[in-house]
Amino acid sequence: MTELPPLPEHLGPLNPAQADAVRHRDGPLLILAGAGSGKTRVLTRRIAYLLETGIPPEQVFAVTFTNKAAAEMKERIEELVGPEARKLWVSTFHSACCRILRAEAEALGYTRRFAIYDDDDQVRIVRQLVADAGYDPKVVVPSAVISRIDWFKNRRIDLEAALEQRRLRRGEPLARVWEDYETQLRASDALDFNDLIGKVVELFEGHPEVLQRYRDTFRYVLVDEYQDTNRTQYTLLQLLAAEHRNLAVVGDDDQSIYGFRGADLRNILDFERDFRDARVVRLEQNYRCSERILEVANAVIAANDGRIAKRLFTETKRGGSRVTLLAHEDPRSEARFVADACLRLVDQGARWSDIAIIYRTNATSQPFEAALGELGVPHKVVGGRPFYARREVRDALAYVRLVTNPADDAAFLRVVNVPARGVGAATLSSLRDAARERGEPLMKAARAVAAGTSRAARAVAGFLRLIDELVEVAAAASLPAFVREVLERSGYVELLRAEGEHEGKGRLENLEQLLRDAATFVPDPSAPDGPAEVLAQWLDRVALAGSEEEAGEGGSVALMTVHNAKGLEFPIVFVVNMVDGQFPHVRSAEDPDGFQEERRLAYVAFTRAQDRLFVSRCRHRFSWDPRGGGAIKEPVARSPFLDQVPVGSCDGALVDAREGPATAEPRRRAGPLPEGRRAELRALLDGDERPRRSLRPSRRADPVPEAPPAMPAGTYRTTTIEHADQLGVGVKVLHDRLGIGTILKIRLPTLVISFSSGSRSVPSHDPGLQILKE
DNA sequence: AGCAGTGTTTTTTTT
DNA sequence: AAACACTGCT
Repeated sequence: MTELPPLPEHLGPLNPAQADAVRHRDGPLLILAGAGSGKTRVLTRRIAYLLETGIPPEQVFAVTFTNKAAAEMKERIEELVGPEARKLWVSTFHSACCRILRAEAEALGYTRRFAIYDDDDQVRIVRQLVADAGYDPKVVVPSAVISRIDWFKNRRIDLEAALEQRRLRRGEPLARVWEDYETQLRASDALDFNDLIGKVVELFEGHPEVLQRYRDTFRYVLVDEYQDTNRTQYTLLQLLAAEHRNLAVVGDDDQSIYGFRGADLRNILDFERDFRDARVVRLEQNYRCSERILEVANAVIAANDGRIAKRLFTETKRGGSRVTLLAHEDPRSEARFVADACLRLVDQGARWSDIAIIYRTNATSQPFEAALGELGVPHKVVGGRPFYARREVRDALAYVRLVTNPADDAAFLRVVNVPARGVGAATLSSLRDAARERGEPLMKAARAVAAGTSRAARAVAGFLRLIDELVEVAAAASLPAFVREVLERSGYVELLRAEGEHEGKGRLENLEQLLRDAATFVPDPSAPDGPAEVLAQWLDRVALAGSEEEAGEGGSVALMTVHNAKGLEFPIVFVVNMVDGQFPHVRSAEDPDGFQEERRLAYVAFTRAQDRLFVSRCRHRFSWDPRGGGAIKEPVARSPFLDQVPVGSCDGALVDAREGPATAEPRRRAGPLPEGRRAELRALLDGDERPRRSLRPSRRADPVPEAPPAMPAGTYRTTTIEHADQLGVGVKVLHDRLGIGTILKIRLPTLVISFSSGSRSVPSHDPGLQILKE
């Protein structure tokens, strides 16, 4: 832990810059805080100091970007000032806005029970609208439509404005679909994520008396990660702060990594122009990273232009061990190496929770999870939103949503026929027509249809009865009891039980977790009581945050994306899969802004490390041969960022990741980590600093490994099947339900196998599967 | 009409 | 791994 010594008082050992930032009271303040410069410390002290000087906690409005950061900040302030801290507004932009809208929704023509549509709901809605409008979804791609709509909303451009500014032509498919989308949301009493912010801006602009109320309430506004604000959020802040001007923002232009969400660097770059009298404080002393790590991170970010001049330095962590650059044959050997290294590091006294594995894209976690699991390394994939995004969880939640808000069409469409109850495509489409004609929610249209006697009408009636029952349960039962009833009465649990062991089991477990989550949910004590209220709050939490039990650190290695790692620090960090196309990602490579953002991502990733940093890449990746030849290995080039790393700060003892030409060259084949390299690894991690012969990277130092030993005859449990080496098209397998079959295709983790009963796709880790070899 | 089963395609990052 | 489109069966 690189903590400053504990403070006797609020203004204890802060460096002069930090103290300035804390002590500044009224008027605009810009804090430029480099990575690890004690930003959170300054923010929390500053709030504590404000309270100390007599500002009532209700008047302080602090916004962050993640729930984790908000929770941490609250906790740390509470440590400083005690339970008073609970009266502060410390939350994310989205939950703060959600809270405001729940109170003020009527002024905008929504009810207080408005639904929140996440991206999945958005895409479903748009897909329908595209089809209704008669466009080809391959041409007018729903997800692209959403991302363009979001693009506009992030920049505070609504449909009207977009048309006016000629950014959109009237009659263009996007314009048409966007309009339908807004109509649909309005009719469904629903807001999307961006609306949460945008509608508050609209509220403030259109209702001066409401704005005045909030200005009077929030006399001190603090914003964390200001470099990640978009134009809409910026406007919101300007509106709130225009009168009292007590706006304090903290940020680092080098850590702006949310461009895809509309983060606009101008917000921070122009702060001094927006507020001529702004006080500017620079926090450039880093207390987190060792000097060597800092050198590497600084070298990478130095290539960006248009930065606010600043250079991070350290006095407390001079020197440190060299940053280790590694090259591996393929993702599996990379993962194996990292897992091995974790074991070794823990042998040397590190705790599991000291270690983090950081990558650019979620998909990268997979081989690492497998390798860590194999070696028995406790690990946890942090973030993403694996849990609430599960289909079964979303289905269950859709029932809950529909009970809370009968106008929620997205929820209706999700569950009318899940489990199947006889409401098919044809019935549904007539329902939608009826609803659209009358501008009513689907539930209403369904009521009309249900009066009939046809088979379809009876099916719809059955569904309505179910929802009505659930509405009654909701009014009386506790939250967990209600959720349980939802699962039981909907027949969902039964459906999963029938689905068979493998599929259904994990899903059932997820639903149990959902129940546990409902059971442990603590409603806001300051909000009104009652089942409906608790239910609504729970839905907000679920929509805006992840599962809370995620935080249960315990003792495990953390795996996460760079975005999820922001704001965190670890003694030991592996930044993995530093391969061209992944990191920097291909999708950003084309435009210069995107590329610079990738560089900032690398900067963020590196600066998470306190004491040891490993950066690794591989030379090949697995991919799928489109001609059906099975899984193939493909050469990949190293990340260009590796070339900016200063040699003096690095240890290339294994095989330097910068070795070889930047464009990929074809290589032969994979194999286990050779014993020679294993020995090197051991020496390296055991802290043997003697120069080694192999220090100089050489192509010969990395010999072509031998082929993996041939599989002896016999049968194998499928834990072994995860290794593609042992699979091949044509290999015979035995499945305990489906019998003997032949592998047709390998698309890990899925196998397509031809059985006598026809071909099926089977997960490669299906425990009922064995390889037959003669 | 409804539905199960199969085959095809696809993801950068998150509130 | 999951969402869709397509097919053929009931």
